Amino acid sequence: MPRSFLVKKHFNASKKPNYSELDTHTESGVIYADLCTHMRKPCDQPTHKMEESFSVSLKRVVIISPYLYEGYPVPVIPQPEILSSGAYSPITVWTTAAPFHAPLPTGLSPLSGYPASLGRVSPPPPSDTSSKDHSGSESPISDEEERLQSKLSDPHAIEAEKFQCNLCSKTYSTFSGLGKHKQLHCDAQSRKSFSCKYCDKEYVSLGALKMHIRTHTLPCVCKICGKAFSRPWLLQGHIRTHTGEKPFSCSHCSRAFADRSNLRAHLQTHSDVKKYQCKNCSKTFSRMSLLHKHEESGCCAAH
DNA sequence: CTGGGGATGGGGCCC
DNA sequence: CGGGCCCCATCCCCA
Repeated sequence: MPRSFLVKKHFNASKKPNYSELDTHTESGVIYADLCTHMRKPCDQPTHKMEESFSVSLKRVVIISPYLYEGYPVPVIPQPEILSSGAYSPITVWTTAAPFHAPLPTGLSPLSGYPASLGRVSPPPPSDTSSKDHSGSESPISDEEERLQSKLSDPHAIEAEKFQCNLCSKTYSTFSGLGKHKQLHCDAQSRKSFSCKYCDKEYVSLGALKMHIRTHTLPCVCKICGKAFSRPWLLQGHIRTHTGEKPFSCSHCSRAFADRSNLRAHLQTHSDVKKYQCKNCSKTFSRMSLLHKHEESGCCAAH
């Protein structure tokens, strides 16, 4: 399975946004306002769609932005400090998507009210800030100690232990005991993830999340046209479209390409055996997209 | 309609 | 941990 498919595909990639809808915005201020509004609120639309929205906005900014006329860098994406502190909050990362599996008592929301910075573990709920620092993955207290503490602090704890962890089956006499156990152990270990604030994607490492966030912030800006990219090498490839540099040459013909992937696709045209074959008619194609077109055109309609 | 080039996005891997 | 690179995928456009 292609690696990039592990996270993508929450949307219909075949559809592009209707650019004409944006034509009503003719002033850069309007565009910036739209962009800022979009960035301020948690994104509830597919990532790709949003990126395209940025791209469209950017293209329009490039044309009309006074920053370009003055020779200044284009402020493609508003930075947090530009936005009002009340409206913008930094990317929230938490290591457990939902620290409790069991329903929480009213008002006990371990995450609400705790905007965490990147890579930080969300602090425990107020009721859990007693004596020990529990921020690490390793707890200084054992499960048995937890249970004992729970019993000692709860006058009814002597009764039958009726709160059971649905992950490890340990039982606790109090809800708080179970909750503490789950937050410190089971949930933290089984559900550790880093979530993007701008979209619904989750990653198992902070590095992966940071890289993904670049696709939202687009920090690499072309000095020539102002177009923004998520990574430096993407910008490099783009700059080649300005310079005409084509460092990747075909060994079979005289063609050269600015992008290695495009050279690879081109090399397929020299190959007698095409890489992508239709399962129905065995016809082969040099590209996956061509095979898909072929399938959509009706060859595989009988299946 | 098909094939191919150009441009770009994005996750994973390696250093 | 971050940057660079690899690889794959996709879309647009044109012949």
